[in-house]
Amino acid sequence: MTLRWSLDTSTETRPTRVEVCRDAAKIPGYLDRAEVAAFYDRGDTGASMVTPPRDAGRHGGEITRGGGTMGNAGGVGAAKGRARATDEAGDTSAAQGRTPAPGEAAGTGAQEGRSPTMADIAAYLGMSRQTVSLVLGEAPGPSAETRERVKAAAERLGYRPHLGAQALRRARSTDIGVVFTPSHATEPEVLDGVYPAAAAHGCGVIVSPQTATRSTADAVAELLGHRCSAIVVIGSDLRRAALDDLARRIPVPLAHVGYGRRNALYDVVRSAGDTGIEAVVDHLVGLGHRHIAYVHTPSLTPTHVRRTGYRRAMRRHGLGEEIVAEQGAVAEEAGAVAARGILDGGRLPTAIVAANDQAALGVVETLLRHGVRIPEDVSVTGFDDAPLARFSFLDLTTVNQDAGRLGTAAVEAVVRRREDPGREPVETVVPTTLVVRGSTAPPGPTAGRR
Amino acid sequence: MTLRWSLDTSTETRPTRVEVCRDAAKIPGYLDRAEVAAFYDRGDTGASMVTPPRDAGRHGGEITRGGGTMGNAGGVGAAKGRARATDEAGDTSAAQGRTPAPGEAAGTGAQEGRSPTMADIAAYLGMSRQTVSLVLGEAPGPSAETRERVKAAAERLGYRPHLGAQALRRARSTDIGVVFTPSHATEPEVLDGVYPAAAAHGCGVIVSPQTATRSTADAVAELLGHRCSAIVVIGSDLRRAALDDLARRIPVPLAHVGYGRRNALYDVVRSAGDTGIEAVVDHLVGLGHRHIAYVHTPSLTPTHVRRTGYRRAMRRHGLGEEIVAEQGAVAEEAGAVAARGILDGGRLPTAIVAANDQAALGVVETLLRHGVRIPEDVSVTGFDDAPLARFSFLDLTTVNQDAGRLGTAAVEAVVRRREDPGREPVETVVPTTLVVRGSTAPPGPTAGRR
DNA sequence: ACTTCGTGTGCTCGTCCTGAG
DNA sequence: TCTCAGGACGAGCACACGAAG
Repeated sequence: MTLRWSLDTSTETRPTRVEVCRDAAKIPGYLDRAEVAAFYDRGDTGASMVTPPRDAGRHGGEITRGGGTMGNAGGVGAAKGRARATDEAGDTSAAQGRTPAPGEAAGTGAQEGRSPTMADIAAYLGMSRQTVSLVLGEAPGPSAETRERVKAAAERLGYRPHLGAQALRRARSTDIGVVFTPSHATEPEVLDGVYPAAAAHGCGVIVSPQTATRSTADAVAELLGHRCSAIVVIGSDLRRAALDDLARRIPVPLAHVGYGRRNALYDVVRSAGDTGIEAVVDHLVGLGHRHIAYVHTPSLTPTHVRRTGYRRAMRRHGLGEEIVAEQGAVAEEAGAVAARGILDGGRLPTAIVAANDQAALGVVETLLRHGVRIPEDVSVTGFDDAPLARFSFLDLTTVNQDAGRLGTAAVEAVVRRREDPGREPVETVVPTTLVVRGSTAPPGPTAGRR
Repeated sequence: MTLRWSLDTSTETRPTRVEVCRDAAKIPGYLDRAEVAAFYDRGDTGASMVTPPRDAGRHGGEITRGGGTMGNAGGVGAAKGRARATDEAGDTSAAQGRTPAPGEAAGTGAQEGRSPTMADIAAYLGMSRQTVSLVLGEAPGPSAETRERVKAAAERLGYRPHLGAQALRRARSTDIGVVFTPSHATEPEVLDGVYPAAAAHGCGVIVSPQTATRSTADAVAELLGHRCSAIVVIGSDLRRAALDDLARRIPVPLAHVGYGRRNALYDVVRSAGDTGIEAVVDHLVGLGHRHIAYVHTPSLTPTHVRRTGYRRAMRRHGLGEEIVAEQGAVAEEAGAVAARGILDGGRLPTAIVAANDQAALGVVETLLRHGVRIPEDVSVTGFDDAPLARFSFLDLTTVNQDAGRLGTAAVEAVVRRREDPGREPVETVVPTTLVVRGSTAPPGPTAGRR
């Protein structure tokens, strides 16, 4: 009957619109330093609470939009505010004249704050819980008509299976836990591969981010708390020894996406970085390049296998290697430093192969600032086919990793091992594709000169 | 007694190391086209399975490392492999001489495939489940000695609370659900703020990514399945109307981080983008700039409020506005297009304020390619203080968003509303900081010329 | 009396809460 | 002041039941 989450505005509190700029207290119309301090009750620590003061509204009126569905006892008008016609609208104006009609989730029997359960559906339809369970679990048994009725009722009542209860009842939930580092470029696309693959096996997915303040171990611990039946680690900052330890300690199969070698503890899924870079070198040699330098980023583990590809290809073509290795966790910076080193080193190569797109960006930027034209003077390539490689101003020849397939392969690997625990972990190498764009060209007449 | 996840290598399957490059079949030593096809049983579709063939090992030996802890019946030697001394080692060598001693999780009473429960701990110690529950729940009652014993036993047995069971037992789990888009620059840092804030309230966090194949609605549905007590949406591609709908439909408080205005349906947490940009303009004016252009990216909703800041500041300084708006979801590209427009437009401004760091990158790159020096000829600024702003080759003056505090504030907002459902949603504006770097300088003698 | 189909009963998963000893 | 017995949360599984063929 009523929305379960009540929002009636009977209280008097009308939180105020507050705007603060930390270091611009002199801007007229804004809070001064003392008010800023009061605004943040516990000072400047990250985890502190941000409490709006009772009434600091000195600029602009409050913007109050109607609560919609329910009584709205306090009489706060639906469109009282909108004092400032600022320009951040941009939204479709479809919802403007919207009537305050409730959503379709009109309650029909569900109790107050509780989500409806299978028992609620059963009671609503006058049948048993088990029949409902069979229908929603897609199990054979119930008649077509019963199925229809149950599904309609579930929809109508806004039923959602309680994932916690499911995990509890099934000895171990079928879910697959995924640890990933949200700041890395290719990992979101890997996730895109994980979800459909898991769904194809009837598994759910629980994601646990590894961030600056949350180690991989923390993330895995949480996943185990959800009783995941398998764990996929994407990327991660762990070194081999730590990953081995982790795999040994946890009671479910583990797969690692990104790098690593075949081993007895966990599955490994990675791109064919070596052959990818080989294809790059072949491409450059085909254009006529002979002096090809490689920018290596040793701190990024997945790039080691790429260097192998560079070496192999150069040897195969009978060309001399020139590897510039730059430490530093940030690839762009490493690329920039490497490029400066190359510029200082006298004779310029006609092509520079970077271990990834980020490093290539650093290389390109640095060369540009020194008046080197790309690709007329120097061809530059990357690896990853990250979004930035596609920008018109970079237009980077690079190697596309099939990120989605990395995710899929990882799921396949752990599911196989979950179903057959005796099975040995495998290494899956996913092929890559050379993507030729505008940053490579045959060496021009001025190429290699300074 | 034994590891729960058995890994004895008694089978004969020795999966093979396989390397494939999709479009480089001519590289000697690698699989040819036909083999590639066989390698991928279901062709080239993204979700297909990757199955290693039984024996394709024609190059390099298998790398087999000992399984460690358990019997290793098949007699596969611990260091038999390592055929190719490739160079991707890089790991700490600490684990090399590791003895195969089992991890500390030696079973003491836990059954086969099951994780230990409170009842297991109780049985192990000869006490009741409830006492264990009280200790692990940090509830008053049990004596110090009992606490000690229980905690030691929990540690020893490798106990982890069953999050699903907790969620089931507590009417509604205390967890906070977070929807986020892993590809966006600032969102990982927002997550860093969410975790400690939730922990401070004794809440867990469940994360649900919104990706190319998974809508915000999907992500929220999953979180509701976990019976989260509140939901925080970071960024998201939803327009205002869709967000309103979402907030109306779900039975728990919702907060949105990124943009939006105060409203009756959900909490809004955003940076003070307007005052942030005002500080940028003040900084530039202080350096002596008078002709300051603004690059606007209308498709990115959070930037609208920033444009307001630009306008306000320019008006305050009595300067004329010059706004270049570029559609296009990719900010870098929009920046590049805007810069080309500015270059074509005749007189160059002495400073360009971009709506975000990505757009600034596009501006800088494009200017550089046209021989414009930064900051000598044109100063450029961004917004976000993304990692790229710190690169030596960009060294971008920008505005730092306190991403962690955005996350914290969102948690505070929904927790407040969860505990007091009658409360009205608030808008929290988190202050920003101007970060001056090398991309801004007083206008030089050649500034503004072409 | 035998399947086959559709449905209902009872118990269990791990945790936490009420109340009693 | 400390400890514990019993039960519930939501879903799923094994099984038993009644009605058709």
